Amino acid sequence: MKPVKDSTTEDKILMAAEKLFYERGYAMTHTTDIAREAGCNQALVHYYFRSKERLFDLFFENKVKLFISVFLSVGNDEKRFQDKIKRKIEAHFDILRGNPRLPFLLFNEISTNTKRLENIRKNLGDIPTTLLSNLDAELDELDKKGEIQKIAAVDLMMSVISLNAIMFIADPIVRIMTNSNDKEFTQLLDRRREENVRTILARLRPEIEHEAPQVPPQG
Amino acid sequence: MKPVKDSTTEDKILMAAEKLFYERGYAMTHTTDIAREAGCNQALVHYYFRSKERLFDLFFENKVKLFISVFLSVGNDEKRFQDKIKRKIEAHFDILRGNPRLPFLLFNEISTNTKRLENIRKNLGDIPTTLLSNLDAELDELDKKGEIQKIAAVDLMMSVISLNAIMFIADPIVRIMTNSNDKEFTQLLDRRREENVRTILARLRPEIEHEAPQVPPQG
DNA sequence: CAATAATTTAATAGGCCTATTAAATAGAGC
DNA sequence: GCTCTATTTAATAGGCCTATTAAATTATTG
Repeated sequence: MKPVKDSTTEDKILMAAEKLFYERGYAMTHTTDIAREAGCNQALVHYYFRSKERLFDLFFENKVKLFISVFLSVGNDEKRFQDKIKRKIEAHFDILRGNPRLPFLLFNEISTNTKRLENIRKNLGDIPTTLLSNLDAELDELDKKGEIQKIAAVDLMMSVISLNAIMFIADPIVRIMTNSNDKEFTQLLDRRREENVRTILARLRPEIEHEAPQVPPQG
Repeated sequence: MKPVKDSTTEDKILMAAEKLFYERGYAMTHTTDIAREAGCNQALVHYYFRSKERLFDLFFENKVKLFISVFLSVGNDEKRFQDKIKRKIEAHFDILRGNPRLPFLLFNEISTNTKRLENIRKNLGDIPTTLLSNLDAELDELDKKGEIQKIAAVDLMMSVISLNAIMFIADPIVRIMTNSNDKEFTQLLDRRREENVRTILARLRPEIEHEAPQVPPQG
């Protein structure tokens, strides 16, 4: 029978795994490394979690939820859609900032292992579909009232996610291209957070009459 | 002395490597796989390229150039900045569409191996810096003439790259979230190409007087 | 304290991968 | 045809990794 624990080996292993999976992804993190990081024998990793795969899945599920959940939970008290989306973008950006390796890890593991995608699918159920169709309805109505320029929910979501994620995915390249040290990169991030809101709001802003109309999105 | 060749084993190995590195990245592609794909003995991979690392570097350099070069070469004959950037965005998107695994590979290998970043740095020299400072000057002038809303070159570049790359990086997720089959995904891509132009142009569009001004970008 | 269960360790099996080596084969030039 | 070089093969060394096992240690409970 498992005794009550305060900070057990099991926890230490989980924390070590989290740290290393974040830093190096699945393939480049070895159970030996995890054990060393946790300060225990390598066999213990298997004793508690059976396999490296299971340990990773445990870690990965939580991260996926973290990445998505903010879109559901934040800013729903705002009246104007523009304020709501602003809050969501900022909250999402902040999550990524607190977990800068998260976007990379997410896209990486999903791209290299179809099985994980299946897990996500099961885990999230029809949350994505519901989220998208609700958003589509909302956007449609706002467009009809002339308050925004028409946009598909998928496009809006994809744009927000990509704009927010890029600085973290491309971190090393950006630092080099801009010759930024840590402090400057932090400032760059601060600015970027605002820039992303500005970009999305600009995209949502309705066209003015006398300007040449752009092709509206289909679907 | 090397004889003249038409389609030699060396080429076959290079092509096989390109295919597999694209599909699986560095770590998950093995010299055995490359040999099988090329239809030759595994030792030949080493005979011609000494090591897996060298073979990969050869492949990787070209891909980085492919990813960047389009921003330099396309659309420079356009008069209006908006038309120029439109052409560049579209050309970049088309390159990615022809090499859908390219963005993923790029970010992936750079994130997991600092050494590659050094290679890129050497390879590109000060092209990025020049590109950015020229663009900054151009954007500055256009802003002063009131033709665009002010934006930093880094931000513009990052936004374009991220918007264009996301569909390819997140391909499997997007398919699931939108329940798209191949044909539908293709249509989604077609639309997305337009959407990205629309988003960037919207961001560049100057504010109207009576609207509440947004915070201008610093730096 | 004795018995039982949980935790930890050391050792190692077994698989897979890169790189090397030595030997076999094919080709070019004299 | 002979010789030298380029190409290809089979075999394997050697490293590293995951997972398992059996034994030792520590904790728990009646």
